[in-house]
Amino acid sequence: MVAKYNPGEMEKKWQQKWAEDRLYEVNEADLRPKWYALTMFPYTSGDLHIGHWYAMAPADVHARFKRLQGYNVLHPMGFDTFGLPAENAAISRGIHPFTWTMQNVDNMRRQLKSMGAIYDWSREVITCLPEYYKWTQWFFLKLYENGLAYRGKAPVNWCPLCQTVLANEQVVDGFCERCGAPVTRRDLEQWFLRITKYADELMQHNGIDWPERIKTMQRNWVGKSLGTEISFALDRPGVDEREIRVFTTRPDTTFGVTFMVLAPEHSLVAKLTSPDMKAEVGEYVARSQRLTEVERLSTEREKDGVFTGAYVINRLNGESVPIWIADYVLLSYGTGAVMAVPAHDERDFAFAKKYNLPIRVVIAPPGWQGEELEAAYTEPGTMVNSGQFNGLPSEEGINAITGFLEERGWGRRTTIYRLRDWLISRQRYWGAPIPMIYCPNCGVVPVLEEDLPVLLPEDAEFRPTGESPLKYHQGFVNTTCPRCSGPAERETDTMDTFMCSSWYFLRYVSPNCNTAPFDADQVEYWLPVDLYTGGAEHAVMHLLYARFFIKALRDMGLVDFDEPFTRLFNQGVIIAQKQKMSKSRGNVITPDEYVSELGADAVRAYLMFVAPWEHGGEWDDSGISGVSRWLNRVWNLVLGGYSCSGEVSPAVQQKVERELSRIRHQSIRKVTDDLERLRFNTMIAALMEFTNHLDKVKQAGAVDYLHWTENVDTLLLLLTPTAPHMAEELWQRTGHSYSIHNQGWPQWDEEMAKDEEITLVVQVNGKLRDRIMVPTSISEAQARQLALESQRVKAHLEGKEIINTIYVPGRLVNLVVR
RNA sequence: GCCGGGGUGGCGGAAUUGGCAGACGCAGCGGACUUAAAAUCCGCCGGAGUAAUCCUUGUGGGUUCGAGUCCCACCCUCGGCACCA
Repeated sequence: MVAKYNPGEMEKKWQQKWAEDRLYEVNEADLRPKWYALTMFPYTSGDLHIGHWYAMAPADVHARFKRLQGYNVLHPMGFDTFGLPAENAAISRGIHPFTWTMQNVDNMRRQLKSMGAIYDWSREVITCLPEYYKWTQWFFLKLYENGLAYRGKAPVNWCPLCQTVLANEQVVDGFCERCGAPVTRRDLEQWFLRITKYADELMQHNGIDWPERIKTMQRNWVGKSLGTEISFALDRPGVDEREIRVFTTRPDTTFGVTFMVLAPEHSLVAKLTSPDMKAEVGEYVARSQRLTEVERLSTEREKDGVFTGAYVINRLNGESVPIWIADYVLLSYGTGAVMAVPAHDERDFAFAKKYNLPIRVVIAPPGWQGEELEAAYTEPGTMVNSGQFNGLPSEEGINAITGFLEERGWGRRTTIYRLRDWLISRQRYWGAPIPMIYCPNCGVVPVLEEDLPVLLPEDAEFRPTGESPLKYHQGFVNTTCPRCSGPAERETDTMDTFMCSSWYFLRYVSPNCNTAPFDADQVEYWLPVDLYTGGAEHAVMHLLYARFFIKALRDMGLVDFDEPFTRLFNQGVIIAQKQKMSKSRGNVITPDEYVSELGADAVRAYLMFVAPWEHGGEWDDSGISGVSRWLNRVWNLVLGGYSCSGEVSPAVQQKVERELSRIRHQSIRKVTDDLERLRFNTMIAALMEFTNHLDKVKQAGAVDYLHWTENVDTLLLLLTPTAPHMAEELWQRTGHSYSIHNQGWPQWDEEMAKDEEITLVVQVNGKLRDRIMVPTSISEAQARQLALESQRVKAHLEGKEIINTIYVPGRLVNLVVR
C-alpha cells in the first residue's frame, strides 16, 4: 500500500530543510549567468490573500524554472510599509503604526514562507525601518543637490478625509484613490520632484519589453503635445505685463479668435479686472476654488465664466478681444490661458453660444457657403477670413502662421506636457521625514548626510489634524542649523510612500550595506531587473516613478543603465463571487486553510491553471479539487510501483516505448516553451497530459523498467517549479539524492519529439470528409492517392470534376470539385 | 467621446498564428468497487438527427481551395484616458 499524500507535514519539512541548508541564498560570486526575478513587494495591509499568491506563486515558478535552467537567480521579497492605510488602521485600532505594521510583516512573512518560494530571506527589505529610510532620505538629498527636488507653492489636491495632499496620480476621477473622498484644492508650500525634466525620455520605452497597454498609459499620462505659444498684446493702465501668452495646437485658427479665457487662478486676473467687474469676478474665483475636483472636471457641467472687463490685442489682425475667466481652463496646463475660437472648438462654441459672443468661421468646411455653423467645425479645411492666408489648406496654415509669428517675435513652436512635477510632501506621521531644516538665518538647509537618518519619533501623536503630526513634537521640530549652528526647525512633512518603492529593488542586492544605499558592484552585477511582475494598477505611479528615479540616478553617475525593469509582465486579478476581493465586500479568500488542507503545491498549481496569468480569474473550490486530484495521481503513479506485464510482444513493446519517448520529448518542449512565455495554464495542461499517458503505460505495463523510471524522473523535474515540495519528496523516495532543486532542467531532442504518424485530413471543397493515419514521411503523390481512394471521399466526388488539389504537407489534402 | 484588451460548450479555458474547433480541467450522465456513501477507477459528454449528414467560435458582410484566426460594418463587455486648448 502506498503512503498517503500528506502535503501538510511534508511541505513544512522541506521548507525547514531548504532554509537550514540555505538552498536559495545567492551571491554574485556565482559563475552562472545572473537572473533578477522581481515581484512587486506587498503593502503590509494585514493578511495575505489569494490575490497576493496569484501575483507571487507563478512568478516563483518562473524564477525556479530559470534556476533549474542554470541561472544564478535573485528572487527577493520585502515589505512596503509606510503610508496612510497603516496609519489609518493603527488609529482605528488604537495601536502604534509601527507595532501594527510589524505584526503584519510577521504574519505575511509566515504566510509567504508557506508558499515554498525561493525567496532569499536574508535580503528582506522593510521600508519603515531606519536602516532603510535613511537611504530614502539620502536619495532626497541627492535629488535636492541636483536640482531635482524643490519647494514650491502650488494649488494641490487635498483629501479632506485623509487630511493630506495627494499626487495627481493618487486622484482618480476627482476622488481620493485611497479613501474615496472628493478631493478639493488648496494652495500650500510643498516639496516637488522634477519628474517633468524626464518627460520626453519617460515616453520612450527603448530596449524594454513591456506590455503595449502600460506603455500607452504612460505615454498618455505624460501627454506630450506639440503646438505654438502665441503672444497677445496687453495694454492696460497700471498693469506691468505687456502680453498674455496662450498655448494652442491650432495656430491656423488664430484669425477666428473672438475672446480669450484665463483660468480663474491665473495671476493676471486680479490685476486686469476692471473696477465694475471686480465683485462678480471675485465671486467666480472664490466659487471655483470651493468646487471639488470632480465638480470642476465634470464634462456634463455647462461651461460658465465671467467677463473681466479687460481686452487683449490679436496681433495678427489687430483686433481687440475680450478677456473672460472660466474654470474649464486649467492653470496647470499650458499657460493657463486659452485663445477661444468658437467656430472650431466645441468648448469655445458652447461658451460663445451661452454668452452671445461672436463666432467667426476661419476654416471653411467642404462646400461651405458662408452660412452660420450649427456646431464647431474641428476638422481640417480651407482657410478663410484669415488675411493673406486665405485659400491655404489648414494643415499648411499651422506651419505658415507659426512661421509668420516667429519671424515677428509674436510666438514660437513649443511642446507641453500633461505630466506635472511629482508632489511628495505628506502631512502625515507614518512616512520617512523629509530631511530639510528651516533656519531663520540660512533659509532652507539640507540635513547633513552624516546626520541621517532623521528618525521618526516614536512618541508623536499621530492623529490627523490637517497638519503634520510632527509639527507638534517639540523634540523633533527643534534642532540646530547645520550651517550656522543657530536654532532652527525641521521640515515636518513626510514623504510619499512611492519614494520608498522607487528604489527598493536596488536595496535587495546589498540589504546590509551601511555606507551607501547599495553596493555599486552588486548593482552592476544584478541590475537591471530581468523580469518584473505585478499588477497593472501601478502603470502611471510606481512604474513611472521608478523609471524616473533610475534616470535621475544615472545622470548623477550612481547607476549606469537607463531602465530599471527590462521585461514587465502584469498578471490579472483573482476575483471571488464575481467581485474583486476586498475586506469591505467580505469576500477575501485566505490561502491558509487551502494550504493546510490541500497543500501549497496544489494552491500554486491551481492558481496557474485557472486562466492565462494575465487574465486572472474566479477562485473556485471545485476547480482546485481537480488540480489536487491530479497531484494525488502523480503521487500514486510514482510510488505505486511498476511492473512489466510480460505478455507484451517485443514489437508492441518497442512501439509503445518509442511513443512514450516521443511524448516525453514533446512534453519537455511544451513545458519549457510555456514557462518561457509565462503561459502557466497550458504548461499545467501539458503536465497533466504527460501524467495521463504515463498512467496508461503503467496499466499496460508495456515498457521496460528503465524506460519507466526515466520518464518518471522527467515528470518530476518538469513538476519541480510548480510543485517544489512534492517533487522533492518523490525525488527522494525514488532513490535520488537531495536536492531535485539542484538538478538541471531536462532537455528535449527535436528528432525524438517528431511524430512518426500524422492524421492526414482529407477535405472536399474545404469540408472535412475523412481522416487517414499516414507516416510523416508520406509524399504528396501518395497523400493524393490515399485521399482519392478513401470511400468516404469517393461519395463526395461522385459525378464531380476535380479542378484543383491543395496539399499542405503533414496536414491535409483538399480536393476542389465542381 | 477617444485609446487599448476581449466575446469559443453548462463553466474555466485550448487551438503549432490561415489548415481536424472544443486540448486540459470542472460540473453532469452511465458503469465498476462498496451493505451503503465518500474516495478511487473505467466510459460518455456543443446542438439537431435512427442514420448518412447538417448546424455551431457575439451579429452581418467580404477575401480565400479553406476563416475562431485576415479585412469592413455593427452589437456587447472589461480596462485606461477624458473640458489638455
